[in-house]
Amino acid sequence: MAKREAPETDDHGPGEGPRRRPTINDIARLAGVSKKTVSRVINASPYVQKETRERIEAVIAEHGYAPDPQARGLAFRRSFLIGLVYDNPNPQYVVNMQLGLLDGMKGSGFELVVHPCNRASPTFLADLRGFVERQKLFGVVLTPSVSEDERVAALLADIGCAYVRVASVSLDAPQHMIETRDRLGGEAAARHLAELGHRRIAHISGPASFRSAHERRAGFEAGLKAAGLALEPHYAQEGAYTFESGIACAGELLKLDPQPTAIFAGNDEMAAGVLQAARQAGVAVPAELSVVGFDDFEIARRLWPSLTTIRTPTREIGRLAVAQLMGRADEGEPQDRLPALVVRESTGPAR
Amino acid sequence: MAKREAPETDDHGPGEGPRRRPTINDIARLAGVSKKTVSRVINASPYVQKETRERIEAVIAEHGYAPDPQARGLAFRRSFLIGLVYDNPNPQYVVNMQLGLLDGMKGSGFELVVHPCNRASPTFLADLRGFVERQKLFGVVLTPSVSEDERVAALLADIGCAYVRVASVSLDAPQHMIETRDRLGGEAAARHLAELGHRRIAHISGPASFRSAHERRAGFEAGLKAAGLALEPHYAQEGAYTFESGIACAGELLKLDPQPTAIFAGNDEMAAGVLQAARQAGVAVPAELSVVGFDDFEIARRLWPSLTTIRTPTREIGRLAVAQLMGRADEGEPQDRLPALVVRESTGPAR
DNA sequence: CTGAAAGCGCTTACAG
DNA sequence: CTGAAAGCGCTTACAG
Repeated sequence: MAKREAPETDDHGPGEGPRRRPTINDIARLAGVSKKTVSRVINASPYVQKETRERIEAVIAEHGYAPDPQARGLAFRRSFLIGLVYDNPNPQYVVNMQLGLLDGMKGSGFELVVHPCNRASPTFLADLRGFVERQKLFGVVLTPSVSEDERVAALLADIGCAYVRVASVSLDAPQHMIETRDRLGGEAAARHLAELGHRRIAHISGPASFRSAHERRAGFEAGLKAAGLALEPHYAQEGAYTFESGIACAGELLKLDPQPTAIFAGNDEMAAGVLQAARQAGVAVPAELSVVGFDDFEIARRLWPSLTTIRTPTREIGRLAVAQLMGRADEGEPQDRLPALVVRESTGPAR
Repeated sequence: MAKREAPETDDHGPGEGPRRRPTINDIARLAGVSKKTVSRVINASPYVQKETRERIEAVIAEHGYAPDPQARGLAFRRSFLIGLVYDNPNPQYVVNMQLGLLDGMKGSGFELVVHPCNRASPTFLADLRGFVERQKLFGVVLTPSVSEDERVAALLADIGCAYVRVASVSLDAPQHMIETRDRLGGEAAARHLAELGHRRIAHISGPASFRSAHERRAGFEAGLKAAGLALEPHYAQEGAYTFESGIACAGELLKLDPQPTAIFAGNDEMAAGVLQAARQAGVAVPAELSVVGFDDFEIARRLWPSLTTIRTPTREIGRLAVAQLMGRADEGEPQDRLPALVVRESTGPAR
């Protein structure tokens, strides 16, 4: 009892209104098989005869059939949506991460649903749970600092939602982790400043509540040590990863006697603050003070002098994170996913 | 034939694994009604007796029931997803717009799916159509410059997908438009510079292919005219809304004799380029040259001197756009959605 | 104002 | 290797 005709060919012009898209039943009828067999082809089941498969694939291609993700999701009890759960306020980071995730999802039929969150909210965990359960998300990608929250990982494991945590260091089983290895970036910053002949080197770290702050500092100290140097306690300040905290911390450092000749800031925002503080104190960059940031966000090229910094391949990391979430093999060049030094105008030889 | 028990209460601890969420059948049974009546309550149908409604609502609240958006979408032939289709490369704009859209969707059960696009791609329209049709999107929000593309509006109208276009000026029927009224921002910039006593005032516009470039310039010219001034042709440059084009155009303007004493750049990126060019040419800002931008992105406060600019309430605009898409009344204060002058350090009295 | 039947477009579980 | 039946959790169309 076919109540419906085969769909028309795809040549209707604009203005004819929406035409019904073909369904699995249409394809089954046109290919002369049951819809279960079409379903097997869609889901790449090995139990389909080669000729049958090819016939069905031809019909699918001819009619531009694409399975309805909602119907599939309802039957699968799982949607084809991937959630990005984040609380990093930097727009550049967020957008780069989104682009990377979309790169990795391209052509897969999955879509990206964004979910900024606030860990300080009393309803944070309940909201997140509602979001994931209601949408029956295929999986979730978490970025710092929410990726560092063990309650979130426990919640997702509890409700059986796949997840990948992007963090500066391993916090979970390998299949749940993408490590950005920020420590290497800190080392590179130290090596660069040491090679320029600096000896009085200061550091403004991010807040202690962020793993990346520890990692960047630990890498920096390791790099200094390898060069026979050390981070003196009075040259170490703890900031908040914000522009304002960069100004304040740099202000303190520039009051010291002797002044440091170089400052490594834990991110570009704070490095921008260091440049500001140096200007206010009448300290020339890079002639009297070298400055290194971390992130290589767009602002690094807009500042004056332009900022020497550590590039973090956020988009590439995003691509890898979804690939891992969808169970695909690790692609790409290993070195493309590591932090790397970018030398610009804010660093120079020590006087 | 109830194969399933009523769901347990919501007090299971972590580690017990996922518990089945209640369905419409559970609620119907517990409330002693048919599932159709529960459906009526969910969909706010008026044809439910007050007492029945209250009893059902109590059961829903008690069990934390939330209808499955996939099942609902399948039956409705429409999902509960809203797409953001954009090609503006500025991360700050994108993130602010996303936050605004999410503000407007909060508590509605809708989710935001992001879809960056490239109008230059040969498969652009086909990709967009596939995205919208496959996901059966509830609606789409378009931002500049893709919002200015009539082919996109025609496509969405053709396939019956609701859409709202965010643009600097009206391009479509009122229900499809959110106007950002950039012209008012241009006027404010002109008024500010005129009040500071500037007479030789230059403008670097965005590319002619963007409506906002025309609107900002037209507003600027109108503002100058109101002050008895005019934009001389040799003081008008066309940039590309990029940092590099700002440097290049400002370089040309600073070669002129007499030099302009003020430059209004069509966006903050180009204004950052103007500051850079002024530095290279040894022109002091604001002592010898006043600079005004447009957007008030984060960079405006990081530049030195910090940038006088026009704030565009992108997040608020996003909130209004979804409200309109979902058919809600226009909320919020009217003035909160208009561009407004923000005075910082890059402008001063004409010498 | 309320409900039983059929259906949205897929997949699972079972049978052959 | 293939298919008929039942089901995922909702809504529409029809009856009363």
